[in-house]
Formats: sequence, C-alpha cells, structure tokens
Amino acid sequence: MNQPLQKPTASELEILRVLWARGPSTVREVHQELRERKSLGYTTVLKLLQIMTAKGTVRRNEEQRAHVYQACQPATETKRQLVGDVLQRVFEGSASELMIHALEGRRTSQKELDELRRLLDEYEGRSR
Amino acid sequence: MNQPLQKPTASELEILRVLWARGPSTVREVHQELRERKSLGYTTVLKLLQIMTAKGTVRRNEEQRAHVYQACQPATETKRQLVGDVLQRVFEGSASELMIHALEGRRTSQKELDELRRLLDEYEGRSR
DNA sequence: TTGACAATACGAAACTCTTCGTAATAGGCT
DNA sequence: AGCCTATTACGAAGAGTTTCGTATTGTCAA
Repeated sequence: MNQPLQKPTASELEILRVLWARGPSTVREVHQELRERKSLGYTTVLKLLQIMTAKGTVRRNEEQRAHVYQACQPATETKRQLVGDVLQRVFEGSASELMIHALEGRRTSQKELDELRRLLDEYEGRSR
Repeated sequence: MNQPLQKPTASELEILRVLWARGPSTVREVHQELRERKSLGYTTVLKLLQIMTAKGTVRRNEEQRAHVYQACQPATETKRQLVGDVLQRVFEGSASELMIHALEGRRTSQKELDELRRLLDEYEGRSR
C-alpha cells in the first residue's frame, strides 16, 4: 500500500535525514551514520526502514544483496509538511506567530536575520 | 511530581489551547469547547486533564465541587518550546530554513509579509 | 556442495497515547 | 436521613512507536 502523505515519527525523521544527506543507502550505512549520535541496534534501523517501506515513506531497491533505501519524497516536501503541521496545530496558520516564537529565546545571528529578510524579498517578488 | 519541561502531545495541545483562550476552566467547559470541533467524550477530557495534572502541565484548584484547571506555563513558553523542537529536529536550528518551508506551498497575504518584516526590524532593533 | 557470515524477516516486549466504560463520591434537595 | 445527579477516580482496551532477539535466507569461497 502506498499513501505518501503522513508525517514521519521522530525516529523515522532521523532516518530520513540520513537518507536525504547521503542519498540512497543500505541499512548498514544508515546505521553507521546514526550510531555516531546515539546508541541504536542494527536491527532496529532495519525494522524502522521496513516499516517505512510498508508505509510508503521510503522505497527500496533489492537488486543487491544489501537492499538500498531511498526517501520517496524530496526533503523539501516532508519538511514543508512538518512545519505546516505545527503552523496549523500551534499557530492557527499564522506565519508571523510562528516566527515570533522561533526567534524568541534564542540568539539569531545577523547573518540569519539578513537571510530572513532576503527570503521575504524573494517571496514577495515571486508572488506578485 | 513536577517537571514543567516536556512537550505536550497532540491531544494535550488541544486542551491547552482551550485553557489559554478561556483561562481557568472546569472539565465541562473544556469539553463543551472542544466538542464544537470534534466528537470527544466527557471522561476522555477529564482523563487527559488528570494526566496533564500528573505531568505538571496543568494544575487544578479543588476548592469547588468541579475542579478548575489552568495551564502551568504561559502559552508563549509552550509555543516556543514546540517550535524550538521542530527547529532543531527538522531544520538543525536554522530559522531561515524553517521560514522557507513555512512560506512555501501556501499563499501568504501581503499583510502577513509586512508583519513578518516588522518583526525582523523589531528583533534586530532589540538585539543590538 | 557446504560452511561461514552478512543481511533480511519475523515476532514480541515495553512504552506511550487516546479513548471510554464503569465505579465511587460529594453536595444539595426533599 | 436518603436519594438524585454532577463530578471525579480507576482501570483497561486498542493503536502506534521503538527497540531488539532470534530465525531464516542468500552469497561467496574453499
């Protein structure tokens, strides 16, 4: 079964991030990458990847002995979905409310602020 | 036990939103408010509120027959925590990455864009 | 062909979340 | 006092998540 739209769980996201960064990867490769940040058994990663395959979050190529997994959706799409979820559930769709709370209680570099301003310009230019 | 810092689940958030909007409320009041948007039993809301009390998410006043619940943390604090979590887990702390995906695939009104720009000005002014 | 071993498949335990049914209780009314 | 009813307390079922141990399978080399 294949329904591409449902937000990944916390663990699934960690795996997706590795796949996004590395591109198509085997269980071993994903495991090695994740192991650097947290203790996690090989079969745990395998199982997660199997579940994600069943959900349609990733697909796998079985041509090789070690199956090669890759994300079905581009990173951008999934990220958009995740932030969109918070936007609705927490901020009732208000991007500026989201922004206020994202900036609050955390130092943001001048570089980042400039980047944010640039984004607004770009977005504004595009939408008219 | 009381550890104020842990992010609320989806259902807990819905209840918190009612408490934030209404201020201190009884189970009945919260239930009535929620019922308008989704079907949900009275005891379900009660149970959630009891669990949240145990977690230290809300506290209750038992002086009246019908206990009166209120959020322990201000809305802003919890919202900051929720967006901060996504910021870290999904965007590695990059506010501009967050913003890109929040704006993408959704029309944002000119009013909202102006508001966003105002926020940046304000934030920039404050931080220097 | 068979043994070694790397990889996958399977199943289950422990946890959390969500939901609700039923039992106990407390206050007010008669 | 005794009953009615609104309210709280308790417990449990069912779903989903996370984790891993063990069994099975596939491949290569001797």
